[in-house]
Amino acid sequence: MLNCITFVFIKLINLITGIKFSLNDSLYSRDPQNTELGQRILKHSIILIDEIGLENFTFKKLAIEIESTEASMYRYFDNKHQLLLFLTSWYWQWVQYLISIHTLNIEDPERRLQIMMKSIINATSENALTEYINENLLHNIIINEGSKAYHTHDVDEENKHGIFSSYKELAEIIAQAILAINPSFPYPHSLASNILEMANNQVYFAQHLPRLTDIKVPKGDLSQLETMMEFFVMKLVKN
Amino acid sequence: MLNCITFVFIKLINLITGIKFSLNDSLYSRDPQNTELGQRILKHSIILIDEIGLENFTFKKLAIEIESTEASMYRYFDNKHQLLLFLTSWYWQWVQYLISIHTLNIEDPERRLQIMMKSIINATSENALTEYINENLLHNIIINEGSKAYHTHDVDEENKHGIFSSYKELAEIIAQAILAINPSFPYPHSLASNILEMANNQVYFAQHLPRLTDIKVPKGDLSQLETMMEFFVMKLVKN
DNA sequence: TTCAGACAATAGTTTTACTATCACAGATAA
DNA sequence: TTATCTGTGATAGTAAAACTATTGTCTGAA
Repeated sequence: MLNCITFVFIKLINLITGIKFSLNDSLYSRDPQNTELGQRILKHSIILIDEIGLENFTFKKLAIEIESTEASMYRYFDNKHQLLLFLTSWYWQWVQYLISIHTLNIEDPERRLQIMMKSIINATSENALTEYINENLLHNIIINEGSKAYHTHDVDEENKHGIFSSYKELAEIIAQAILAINPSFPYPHSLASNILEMANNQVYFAQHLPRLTDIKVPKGDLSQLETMMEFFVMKLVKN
Repeated sequence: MLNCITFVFIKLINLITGIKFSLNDSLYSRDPQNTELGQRILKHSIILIDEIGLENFTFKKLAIEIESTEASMYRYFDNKHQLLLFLTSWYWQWVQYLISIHTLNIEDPERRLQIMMKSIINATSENALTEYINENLLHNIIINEGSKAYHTHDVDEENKHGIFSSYKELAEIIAQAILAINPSFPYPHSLASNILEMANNQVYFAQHLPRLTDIKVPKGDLSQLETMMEFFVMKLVKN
């Protein structure tokens, strides 16, 4: 009950202030959240990448889509990889935000981890935080292209600049939740990162390579994934 | 003892015949295993991708490296994505071959699964199968770039052509090994694919994003990963 | 000897990725 | 009021990557 009230309260604050995540400087050339064109770049890049895939996506096509120019895109992002880094970073910060709301006033450690996993798996926007980011499309992009963000020749350099901190922070939160259930669990970080990877991978497999999974995602219904993830994680963590 | 003899026997056969995996037609334009230039393309593309990363790799650079021309590269592969598909497919067929050798005459289901995981994790070439493929470098490429093979906009189309069958077959073998230990395990395929993904991911994390894992890979020593994977999988599978 | 077929080399075109420069509108200062 | 400064977007390029059409050469069978 209290939880529900707090939830509504936070939602109200968001609606009034208009949530804007503060992201690492290295994730953009000019912060796209601050200008109208920047927001249109975010909005339509998400739509376009979801539609044609990251490989086929170019700044030229994006510029045509939003009736601007290629060079203007480069004012905000050095290249499309930086744009992907921005989107993934925004996404994981958003998931972290969802988790923080959903676990408010939940005391039971086991229940907390369950809710975290549900938040990661569904990552649905009850009501949109921003006009310019479609969280559900962005979730698709993370499922399809997310791993490309850190599978790059410059990982170490990018990591030095804190590019992946929102992902690592989220992993740390999950790791702590695991330890809260079982303080002697020997691999909290590996399990945390595996939860994040597995949640997205298994959806991708169900959609495209069904022989690699046992779950189905009928019409986007992720309940089978929820059940499976809980089975895996709880069997591992609980003594 | 018998195992050891069979092992040596198989090795001898390999040395005499010179193992050549038969790969799906859609994985190349012209089979690179059949010509001298094709083999040089395989050899040096592995070296070059490992060195500069897939994004920076181009057919032009490869052509310069092997003192041939760009157009000649296109005779063998339509584009670099097809080359990656070829290399990953070859790799997983090779791992399947390693597993089949290492599990010969092993009866105990638990021991069989253990050996499979060790084979996947280490994937070392005791002695090279082919002159033109450096299996250890190829293993690095799979760790760094492997997931890009199937994270593409054309997955469904490529999957129809059987491009990913060697990966899916390997997953099936692991799934059967899981069921052999515990026939009532509810998610054998999801666990199998997760073993394959996790094994490579955790190495990558240990090397580049250490806060996402609890293991270390000192000087390429993968024993900590072996211990962890066995802990995870056996705790899940055994009743 | 010549002719077909397999293969590689040459020389392009198109597209992508990126950059240098220009134009303009609104805010500020003399 | 006018000069100028700053933030923004538009124009017009270049360089490299991705891909292709055509030509040249070598080999082995008739």
